[in-house]
Amino acid sequence: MVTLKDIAAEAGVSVMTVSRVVNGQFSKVSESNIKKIQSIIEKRGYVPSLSARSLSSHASRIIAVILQGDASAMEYPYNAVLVGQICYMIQDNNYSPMLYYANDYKDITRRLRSWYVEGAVFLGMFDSNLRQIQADNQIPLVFIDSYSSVRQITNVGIDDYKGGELAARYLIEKGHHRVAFVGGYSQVSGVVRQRLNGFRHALEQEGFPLTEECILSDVPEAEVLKKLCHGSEPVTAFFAPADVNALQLIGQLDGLGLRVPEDCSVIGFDDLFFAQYTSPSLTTIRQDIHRKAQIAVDLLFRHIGDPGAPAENITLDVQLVERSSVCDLHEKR
Amino acid sequence: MVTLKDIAAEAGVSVMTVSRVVNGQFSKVSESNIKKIQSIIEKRGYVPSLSARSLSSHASRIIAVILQGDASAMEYPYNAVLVGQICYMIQDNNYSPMLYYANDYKDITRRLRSWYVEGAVFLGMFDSNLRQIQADNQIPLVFIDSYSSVRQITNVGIDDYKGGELAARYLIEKGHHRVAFVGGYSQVSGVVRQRLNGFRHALEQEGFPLTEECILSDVPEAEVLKKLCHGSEPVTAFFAPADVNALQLIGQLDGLGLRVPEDCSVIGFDDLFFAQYTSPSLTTIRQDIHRKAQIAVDLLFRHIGDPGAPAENITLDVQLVERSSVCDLHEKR
DNA sequence: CTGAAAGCGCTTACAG
DNA sequence: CTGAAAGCGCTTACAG
Repeated sequence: MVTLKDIAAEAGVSVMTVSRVVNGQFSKVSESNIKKIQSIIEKRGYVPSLSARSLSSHASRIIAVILQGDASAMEYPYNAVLVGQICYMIQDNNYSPMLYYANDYKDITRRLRSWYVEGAVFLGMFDSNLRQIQADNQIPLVFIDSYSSVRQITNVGIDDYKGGELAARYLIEKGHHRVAFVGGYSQVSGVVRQRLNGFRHALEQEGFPLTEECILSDVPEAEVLKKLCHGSEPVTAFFAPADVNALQLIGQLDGLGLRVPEDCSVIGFDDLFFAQYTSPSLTTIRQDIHRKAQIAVDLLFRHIGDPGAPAENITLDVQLVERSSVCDLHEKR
Repeated sequence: MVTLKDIAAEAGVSVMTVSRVVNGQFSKVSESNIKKIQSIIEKRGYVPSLSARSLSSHASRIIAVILQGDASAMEYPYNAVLVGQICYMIQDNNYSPMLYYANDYKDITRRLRSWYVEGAVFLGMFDSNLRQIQADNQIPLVFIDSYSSVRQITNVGIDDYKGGELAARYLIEKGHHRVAFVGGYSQVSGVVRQRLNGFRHALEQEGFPLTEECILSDVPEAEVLKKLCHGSEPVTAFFAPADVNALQLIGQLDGLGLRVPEDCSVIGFDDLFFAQYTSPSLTTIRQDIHRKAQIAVDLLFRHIGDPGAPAENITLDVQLVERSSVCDLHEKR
């Protein structure tokens, strides 16, 4: 392995001079030495040891991307796109992304410390431990989709509440008065809760309050679904707070012989790439995942560059994308 | 920051004794010291510096996961699932995964060296530089889906050729005699080329050779598609060597007013999660991505544990999953 | 513009 | 079972 020392010896200078060239501090080295050293570096294929650099400077140029959950987290296209974009931009900034799956927040601290990690991006539901995570790790942290009550937090999210409202208003506009909410995690995930709140609130405002039995914590079993869609006051439309839920729901309805949107309408959330290809193509609330990633990484590097930068909580807008999974009941008559 | 030295001072022992406890070499330390040191470690929240460890032992416990392409590579669900699973299992083995996007193979060497990376998994088309990558990096390397001619290579792939054959035989069985292949990269990607070869070969065997104009390098424009599906000898079925291509193709056909499968059949490859939810649900060649990831990581750690382990090239099987995107022409009559 | 010295926090290799 | 010494490959901080 080629080291600074080797290059220094061959060039007949001290390691400090070589170190300066490697680090681009050209104003501190004579022109002739720069040339000579650069050519030796090139010739010998010198690659700086980042462990050594990290140890002596206490800066690793590593960013942790922390994903709540297990391997299945990346099968969710929303996370995949986000993580992919974030990691790419980290690399683009000449840092290295490390991917961590975490369930226990204590693991996080351990991992961040062990590598002198310089910053971290969090995806997932860390809300309840957020204050502790911040207290334990005095490095720039950026959260995505957090609804923690902690004020001093740098977060990028979307207007989930508005998304819920948009879905409700659209369904009502299309003549749906008895609707249901189908999606998990509303107890734990602030995101889902907000989408539900916005949905529920708009429905109330329009005079069609959401009853408790129409809030389903997950895509329901056939029995439950059947009862909902058939009774005397059948549900005519569903809001799924994620396109993947919408997809599963459509599959489930299909199994019961209920066609979407003829017999039953469905509206999703996210506008993942497959939404335009499903059957029927999915009417959904669109969010800009790439933009989210972009902003998260920008914020992170701003804070790395300026540790005194103020906490920022950025909320991106959402919009409804009309496709064909919602039936217009007015036209139907 | 708490160091070995701090713990040693508090325990009244040398750093070596603490180091042994931290590394679990309990047989070399007295029971009483183990207890005492462990409690101090716990109390002070000591976390070993992996940079320091890495520097002195030349082993980083980092595995690089190298993805060919740019950020969009992770939007492809196949890659997302694979990367997610691989990274998770790396972490499970007490290593840290670093994600690299690479286009130039020279970058790879640089990055691997700079962190004393202990092993790497490659996804994507590195075939033409594979020999050089192996020569430059004397650490365990596992490739996924490689079709390099290099013999000494540890690779996990699937029987792409057979997948192509299965698709061809199935289409013929359903009465499709004039079919087309629609998917990019067959010039560069061994995977796509093999799927095409298998497809083409089976068609020839059955007496329905694939003509050149029926091999499309990407989902074609409307004009081209129209001509194919209408002429005197219209194409009645398409084989897309990836579900995402199949999805796009269905969208494109839909735009031309051609319904799948009534007017035109489509068969995909991969069996990604959305395949059962598309419209129509997708008949496709299934591969086991999780298994692929599992085997890749197992092989990698076997080679890390035993540098003399022989190169292994593992080929997983594929099977056809019948859904509803292919029409049976016999029934139609 | 240049370099000698000390140190980052560990491990290796040895001696006892 | 324990520890003193040297070293991993850099950077920081200083002196000139």
